[in-house]
Amino acid sequence: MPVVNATIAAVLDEIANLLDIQGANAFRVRAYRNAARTIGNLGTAVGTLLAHGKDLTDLPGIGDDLARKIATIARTGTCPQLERLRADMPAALSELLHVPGLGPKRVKTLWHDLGVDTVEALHQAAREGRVRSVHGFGEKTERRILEATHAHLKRERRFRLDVAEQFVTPLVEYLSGLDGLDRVEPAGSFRRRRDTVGDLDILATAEDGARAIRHLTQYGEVADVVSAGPTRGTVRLRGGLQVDLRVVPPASRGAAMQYFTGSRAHGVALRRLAQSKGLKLNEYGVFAGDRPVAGDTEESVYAALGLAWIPPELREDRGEIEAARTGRLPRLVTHEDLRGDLHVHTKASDGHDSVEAMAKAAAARGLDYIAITDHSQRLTIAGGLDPSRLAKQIDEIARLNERLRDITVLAGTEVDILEDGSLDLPRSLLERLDVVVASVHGHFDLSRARQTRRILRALEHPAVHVLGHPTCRLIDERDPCDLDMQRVIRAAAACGVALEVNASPKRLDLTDLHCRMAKAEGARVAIDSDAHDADDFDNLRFGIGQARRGWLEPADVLNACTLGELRERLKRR
DNA sequence: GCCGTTTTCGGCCCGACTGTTTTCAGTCG
Repeated sequence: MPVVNATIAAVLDEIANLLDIQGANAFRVRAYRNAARTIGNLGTAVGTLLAHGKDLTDLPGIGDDLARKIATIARTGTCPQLERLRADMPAALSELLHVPGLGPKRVKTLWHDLGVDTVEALHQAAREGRVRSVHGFGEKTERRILEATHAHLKRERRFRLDVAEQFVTPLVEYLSGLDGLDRVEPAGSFRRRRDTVGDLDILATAEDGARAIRHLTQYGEVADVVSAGPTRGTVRLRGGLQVDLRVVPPASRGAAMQYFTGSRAHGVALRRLAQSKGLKLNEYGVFAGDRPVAGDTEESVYAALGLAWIPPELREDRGEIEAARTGRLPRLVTHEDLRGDLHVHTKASDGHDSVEAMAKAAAARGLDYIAITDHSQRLTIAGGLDPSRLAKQIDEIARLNERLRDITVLAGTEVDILEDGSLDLPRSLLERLDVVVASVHGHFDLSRARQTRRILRALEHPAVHVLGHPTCRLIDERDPCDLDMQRVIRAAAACGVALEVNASPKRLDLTDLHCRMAKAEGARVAIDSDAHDADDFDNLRFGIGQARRGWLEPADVLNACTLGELRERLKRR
């Protein structure tokens, strides 16, 4: 059973947490955390790297010691050091660090003085008023802990990007309504277009910060004010989303935008770079000694560090700083680059609009072509099309194209990949279609080996053009299928099949990291809406976000080419 | 624990806010 990178990262994180609570050297703790992050971001399984004789010490922040430990973890899923730590202290202490307001010092104190070693035990102690008796803890802290443990036990969740967006838009509008509060803009993971956001960071420019923060606390949706100072305020909205508003003077706007957009790892790397140049970088600007040298725009901040401006989606410390230094940043794909959409449903299966309505909606959004890809017969619950209904739809589309002016409709299907990897429609019919998207809609829990074999077989089918939502994850609802994505992506590249970035904000599948893997392997990607009604074409922006996070350029995206080029590419398959 | 066109030892990103202090530690982002 291969140990996946996420597990290795989790082990390293747990070691870091337990060392931290133990009071170990903070920089040693940081070394483990950095290593966890590096491994977690890796596109290739550590086991694979080792099998190819790669030296892990070539990775940043990993020396001889960590390389040895990581190899051990990759082999066994754990390592002696972690086992020793677990023998010395309750493993659940690590979990306590995830309770907001608790850091290593407090966790250690609570454990020593109260014997608290789980979130449940801490919640109980707070409820019984025992926490306030501990030195350094007071009534307020106890109340905070009570609330925080309660929320934690209820599992504080992250918010899907589209859900966060529903909060952002009216909030930004409300804040912008205050006189003297200018340029209210979201930063943080929302601006970086992560698939989910934990909380919302909003930046604004104002002379009177305290007044702006007060304005935030008076917002009608605020359930709870967490903190409120002169430059920064934190509130929790009804529904649980936490919002941070930071207010800066205009001269610091760019530096603050850079700072609060993150990611944390990107910021740390930038500040380190600044330091190496004898400069200091903080949210107010870039400074040589006390003298400000940049800060009013993000461009000026990056330029002061010898870097090109880096698009927010890339700011994860995954090589973008080196690329910006050497002029090798990608020209990321934009919404305007998309010429078409290759995955669209109609009311013939489980969509809500006609072929013509979908075509007109797509044309209104500037697309030149769409492929109608209704479900196939096996998906009875979605009204999947059998061969005769699909044949009729092909004719209907041909007739429609004679009337349409601004857009071309391609005939297609989203054909089911059956349990054994065969397809749900006969090859003769599939070969009549312009676009064949093949997707999994059942048997999600096959073993990794069987699931991978199943997908590889579908990829090898000569009629298939696109692998739809490759991992089948539903954010917050269904884990991705257990798949060897490296093999799937490599096979897609070899077969000339495009991998879909399904732009539905519930899916976002491929993920950003998989997009990056696809690019590395030379596989092409199709950014598709999977629209079920006319408004769903607007979801394409979410898919674009993931593609950009995965460093994709227009040439990497199948539906960024013209209709003529697309037809050529589909034929060559 | 990592790392080196200032270094193989001595550094390692930075500031805001809170609560419990009586001048600051802890936590967070």
